[in-house]
Amino acid sequence: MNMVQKITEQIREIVGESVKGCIDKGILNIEDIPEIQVEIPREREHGDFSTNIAMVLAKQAKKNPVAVARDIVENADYEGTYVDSMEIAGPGFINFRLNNLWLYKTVEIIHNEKEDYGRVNIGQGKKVMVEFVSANPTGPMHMGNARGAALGDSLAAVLDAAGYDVPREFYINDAGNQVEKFGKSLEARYLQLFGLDAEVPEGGYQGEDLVDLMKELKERDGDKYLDMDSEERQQVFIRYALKKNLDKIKTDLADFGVNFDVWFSEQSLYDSGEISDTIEYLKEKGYTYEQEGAIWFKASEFGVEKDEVLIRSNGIPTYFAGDIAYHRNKFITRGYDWVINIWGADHHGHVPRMKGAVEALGVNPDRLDVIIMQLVRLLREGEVVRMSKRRGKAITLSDLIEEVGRDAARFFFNLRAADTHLDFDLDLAVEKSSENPVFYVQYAHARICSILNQIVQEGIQVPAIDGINLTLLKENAEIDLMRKLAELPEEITRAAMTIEPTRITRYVQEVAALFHVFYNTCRVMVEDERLMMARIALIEATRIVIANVLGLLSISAPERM
RNA sequence: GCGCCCGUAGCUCAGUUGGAUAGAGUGUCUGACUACGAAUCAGAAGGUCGUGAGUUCGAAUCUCGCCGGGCGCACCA
Repeated sequence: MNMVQKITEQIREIVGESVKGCIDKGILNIEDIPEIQVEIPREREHGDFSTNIAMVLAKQAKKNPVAVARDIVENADYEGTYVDSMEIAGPGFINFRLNNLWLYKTVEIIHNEKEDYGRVNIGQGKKVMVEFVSANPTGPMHMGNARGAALGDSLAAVLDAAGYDVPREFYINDAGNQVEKFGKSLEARYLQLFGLDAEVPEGGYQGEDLVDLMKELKERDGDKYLDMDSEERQQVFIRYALKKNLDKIKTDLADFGVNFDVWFSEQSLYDSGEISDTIEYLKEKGYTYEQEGAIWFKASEFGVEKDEVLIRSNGIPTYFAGDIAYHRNKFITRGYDWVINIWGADHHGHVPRMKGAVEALGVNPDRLDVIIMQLVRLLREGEVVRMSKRRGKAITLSDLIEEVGRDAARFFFNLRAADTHLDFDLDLAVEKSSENPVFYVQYAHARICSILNQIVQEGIQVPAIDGINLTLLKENAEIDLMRKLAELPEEITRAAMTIEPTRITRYVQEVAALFHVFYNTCRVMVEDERLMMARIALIEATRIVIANVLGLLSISAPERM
């Protein structure tokens, strides 16, 4: 159950009935009542909840907002609800003051729901796929992939908590042009190991990791590929290296707390014939044409600036063709209602044509959301570190985990919305100082555990929640904390609806802050045993909330630090 | 040139879809441990919300112009 939601509905009911009453009595002249917006004001003096409905209705009613608010308040009946009083403030806000019962009820709910507290069911089991990372298996993952991994995984967790059925999917780009270049680069490195004259081709992969891969292969198989046909040899190298890299990607992501349900191979779309089927489908629909030996998709018929090539004049399909087939597979073959992709900002130009293609497949493009993630800029000693995979020498995800740890890295990436340009200061992140906000939150959790441990140590018996008198919690610090705890289900709802998981990171920081304030003003282990029990119940509820949110972010909630 | 993203305190960023006196963290300064963890708390200082207009009861938020930064605009992925 969700107390904020419940009270919001109660207030809508109270206000709605009052407005209807006013209309019937001829006090207000209103045709249709718009949706009544209820919010929790920032300032405490503005009550527990408020609505701006009077200001919204003022124009229609041809009255000034304060007068409308007065009519609504005078005709409102809130007997038997959580509302204690209503007052008019500022330019026409109606503020509601509530009986604290809703807060005590919240603590009780948290105790009863435990790790499920915060879960809501706006998704109603609807299937939504989140595709993210999808790093090229031609090398190690960079910071952009790391950010995508942290954001995508948290988004999936938030959607899951919001009642959606959410598989996580990784698209493996194991086909096409770049893989071919990868093969040529590997071949050159292999030949070099035997002192033969070979060079990594123009635009190939220069990274040292390719040398290491070929060294391993040489150790295993020796010179057996020297006499092999070049084409065949490259295929062997590609298979070997892709497997190695992909295994590394899998273990790195697992170390990062990210586990995919499906690893979807681009190559499989060729093997199954889905790419040719998809192109055939588009042809039949008349969405293609041939020009200069290439097959083009009429993207311009779907509001895109220009048309796009599907099959090059050399007969090889483009990446885009593969991506269309992939999305056809997602929406039609597998029947997803909703698909979310997380892409780097350097792919944003791809969004309109992808949506256009989806529409061409007969699928409403609104069912596809693409989150464009701004690129990560690495700073070291105040200098920007360039990260080109081609030239090698980039900070990889495994470097990052090793240096700053999973918790700090995941928290850091989830601190900023996807559309902000993120500066990742390595010196600061490496430093395990109190400046890192993840410690602030974890410390709150550890502090609570420490108190709870002490309670156990001293053999203090704590009754079940319904045996505790929560109404003794009256201090401002206690009230503020409970109000914040009550907001978790709403916070998850909002994070899911706006597909912005970073909201919950900020939320959990606020919870931690309010707990620290509480800790400094109220003692838990006090003489008055009834009060002590109430406070134990409150900190346990706080601990549950912090642990639940950190769980969504795959960050540990330590009992001591 | 065209398109997308961003511009809020010295720095890093929030700002509940148009609401009340624009908020945190960090940094600077001043205080609080002989009771549950000082990785904490309390207080002070810090603002032309890039800029100019427009929309209205009301704009950091919406519209348009301009300035600055990032990223795209391939028969690459």
